[in-house]
Amino acid sequence: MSMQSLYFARTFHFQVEPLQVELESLRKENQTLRFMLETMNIKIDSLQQQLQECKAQELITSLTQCSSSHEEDPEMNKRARIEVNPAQIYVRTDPKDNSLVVRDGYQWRKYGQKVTKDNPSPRAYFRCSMAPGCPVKKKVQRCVEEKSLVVATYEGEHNHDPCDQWLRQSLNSSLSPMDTAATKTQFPATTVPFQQAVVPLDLTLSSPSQEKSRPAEGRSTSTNTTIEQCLASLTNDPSFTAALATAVARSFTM
DNA sequence: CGGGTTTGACCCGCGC
DNA sequence: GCGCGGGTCAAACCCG
Repeated sequence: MSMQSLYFARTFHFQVEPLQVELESLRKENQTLRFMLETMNIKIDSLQQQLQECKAQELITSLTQCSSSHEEDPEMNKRARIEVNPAQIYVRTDPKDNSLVVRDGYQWRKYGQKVTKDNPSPRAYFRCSMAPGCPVKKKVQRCVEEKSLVVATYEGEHNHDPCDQWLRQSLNSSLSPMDTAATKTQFPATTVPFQQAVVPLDLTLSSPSQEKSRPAEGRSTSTNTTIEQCLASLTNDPSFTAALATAVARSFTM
C-alpha cells in the first residue's frame, strides 16, 4: 500500500465514520418521529370518532328525557316512551348507508327483514353464526327520529367468545375501528358501538398492555378536557410544531 | 360450490 | 273468528 492510499484510508476513517454515526442517529430520530406522526394520525381518527359518538349520546339522552317528561300522560306515554334497555345499543352510521350493519365483534347471518308499522326503515333480523347452536339473535333498525342512528336489540347470551381479531382491536383501543376485512365480520369503518366509544388519548407511545392496566373509571369524563389540554399544549409549542413539520417534510422525501 | 342475502309466504300471538 | 303486525322460514338468487 502506497503512502497516498494510506492517507486516503485514514482520511476516510476520520471523516466518514462520524458522518455515518450521525446518519444513523438521524435515521433513528426520523423513525421515532414517523412513529409519533402515525400515532398522532391514529389518535386524530379516534378523537373524531369519539366526538361523533358523544353527539349521538347527547341525542339519546335528550330523547330519554323527552320520553320521561310525558309520563303523566298515559296515552302519550304509550306512544312516545323510549325504552333504553341494557340489551340495546345505539350506533351512529352514515344515513346514506342502508346496510344496517352493527360491529360488535360477532359474526351474524341475516335471516329476515321486515318493514314495521311505526318505522319506515326496515328492521333486519340476524342470528349469530360464529358458533353452531349459538342462541343469540339481534334486531337492527334505524331510529325514526334520527336516521343516522341505528338501534340494535340483542336477545340471548353467546355460548362462545367474540372473534379474535375484534378482541385484539378492542384491546388496542388507541386504534380507530379499521376496516381490514380479514374476516367476514361486519366491520365497516363508519360505525362503532357505544361501549367502545371511549378512546384514551395517549401520546406517550405506550404499549396496549400498559394502556390496559390503567384504571378505566373516569376516563370518559376527563378525556375531553385532557384532549383539549394536550392539543393546546402541543399546538402552542413551537419546537413541537417545528419537529412535526420536519418529520412531515422528511417523510415526503423518503 | 358453499355460504350469505333477499324476499314473499307462512306462523302465531294479541286485541277487538 | 278475524284482522293485524311482528317474527321466522325457505326457495331463489348472488357472490367470491
